[in-house]
Amino acid sequence: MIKEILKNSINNCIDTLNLENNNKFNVEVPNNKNHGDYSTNVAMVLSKLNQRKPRELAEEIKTELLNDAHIEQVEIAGPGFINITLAKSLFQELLYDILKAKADYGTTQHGAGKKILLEFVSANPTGPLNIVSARAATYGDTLYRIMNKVGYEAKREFYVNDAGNQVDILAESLELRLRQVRGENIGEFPVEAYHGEYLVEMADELNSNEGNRLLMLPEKDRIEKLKDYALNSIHEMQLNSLEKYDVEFDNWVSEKKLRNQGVVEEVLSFLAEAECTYEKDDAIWFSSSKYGDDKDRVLMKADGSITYFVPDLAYHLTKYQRGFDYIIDVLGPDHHGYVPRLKAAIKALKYDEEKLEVVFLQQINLFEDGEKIKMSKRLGKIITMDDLVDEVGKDVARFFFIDRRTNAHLNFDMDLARKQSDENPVYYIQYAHARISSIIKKARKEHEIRIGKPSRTACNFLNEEAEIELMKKLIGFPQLLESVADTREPHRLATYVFELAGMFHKYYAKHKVIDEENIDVTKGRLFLITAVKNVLAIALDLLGVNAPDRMKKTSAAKGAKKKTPTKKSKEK
RNA sequence: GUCCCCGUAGCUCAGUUGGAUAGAGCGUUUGUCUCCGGAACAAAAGGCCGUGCGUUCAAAUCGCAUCGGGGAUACCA
Repeated sequence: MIKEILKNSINNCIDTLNLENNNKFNVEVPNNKNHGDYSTNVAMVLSKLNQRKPRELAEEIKTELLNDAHIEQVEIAGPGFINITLAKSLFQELLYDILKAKADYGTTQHGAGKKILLEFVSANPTGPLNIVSARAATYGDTLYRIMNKVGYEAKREFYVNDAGNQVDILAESLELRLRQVRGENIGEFPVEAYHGEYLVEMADELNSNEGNRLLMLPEKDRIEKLKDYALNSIHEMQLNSLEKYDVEFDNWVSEKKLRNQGVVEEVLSFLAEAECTYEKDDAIWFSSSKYGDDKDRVLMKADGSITYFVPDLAYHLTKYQRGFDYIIDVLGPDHHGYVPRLKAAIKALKYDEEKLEVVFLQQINLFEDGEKIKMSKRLGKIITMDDLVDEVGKDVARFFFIDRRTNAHLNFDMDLARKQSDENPVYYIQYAHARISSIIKKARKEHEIRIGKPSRTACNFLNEEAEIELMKKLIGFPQLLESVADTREPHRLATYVFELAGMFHKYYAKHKVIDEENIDVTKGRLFLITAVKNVLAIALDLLGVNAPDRMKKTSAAKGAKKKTPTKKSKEK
């Protein structure tokens, strides 16, 4: 917000000075405090265009800028940077605005109501959600929340591959388990079958209800029944896990239903009409290499069945038909070879392939006791999303997953996640929120200081450097959210909250909020920390993490308290 | 072979899309409590931003090359 205002006044300066302008300069917060509140490179960027020396240009712009009432000081440094120091009153004014906005702070119209479709998780309906899904759920849901906050109209969608080969295997696996439960000897459990314990439990339940009846049905009906049963139970399981994780979907799309609507035939004929299919080796191929893929792909196999690509393409066409401005797919790293053919088909069918964005989440390594935990799907030895949430809690899991860039591998340290102590960043942040609540409560109960409605004059008593720094951080929040939404990089919000919490803890250690001798300053400070609390709460909510007013005391925390003094006394 | 991602402090990672002296947390070392909750704070040590060349006023950031790590390359889904 401030950046925009400054950019405008700089543009005005350039106009009054009659200089050529290519609008390529930027305004930013310098990482060195001695360089002012904001800094711009205009003079350097425009020097060539105007055939002038950067520092000379800077001098002229400086004189113009000083006419602005909000600008207190302008300095020229280095090769031609213009460093701007703003008046404290401006920050105080903006703090007052944050207090008035309350929970709506950061809500903007930036996205202009553009429609966004986020597809994520879309795990196979053949078993419980695992930690890969947990990362995808965290990413998709957090991005969804942030995008809606800044004025986009985003929707969350889950695509269920409830048709095809794997589902047949699922039904067969369940039948084997059912026979096993009933005491039949089925021999070795097949390698390609699903080995997870959940199918045994499902078989148990099924047996006690309708086991006899089921096995008397003709094979075809029996498999269909088992399939439906398995799909429904697993869907319930997944829904349940997601609910515990505070992730909801606006829409579930079933592949089976799509197929029944005849979209498969439709897509095949569309592609044929576009003249990009051919027959070879008894199969039907899509000449995707003409549209940027490395090689051509099979649409219909020699045995007459279709490849998974066809219904998936059909599904993506429905996304286009539903009129979204951006279509975002969140996929695992093993799918990246798949995107070129999808985009190729979209291009071939004359849709705008630029609308489709794909975000890849890299793999996750779980670490325990410094060792990588090995997982094997075949042996049914996987760590599920439920295991993880039960173990470390939703707040910690979500924060750990969102904290990293998407295209980096994620090392998840179980030991650190389990620790309810100072090493765990989640508690550090939550503690900042709880601490503020506690101070406000104390001011009210023990000192009878109530701040009531936001007061502009109270903000005038905030002049300490640390206070101005905090205000600056808070003021940057809306812009951060917009940038996070546009770059699809929610991890930056996690970094932001952590930094804000840190700034607060430092401020707290240095400056006392409550001072009965000086009620004016006390009120100003109470307003400031209220604003910090507000932003922490908004940010944590966007991350799907709780913002508690009180921390639960744990043995780990109590232990930490005694640690330092005893260390010292032992030494001496 | 081809394609994609990653190489930043001992470890795990940021780095505001090209800015000034590269930052956190953990770990290590040393400190701070008659304290508004110590799950906190202060300080020290720790770096050729994998390597080389290029682009320009300016490169951890962009381009090319190269080395190292991971992944993808089905008529599986």
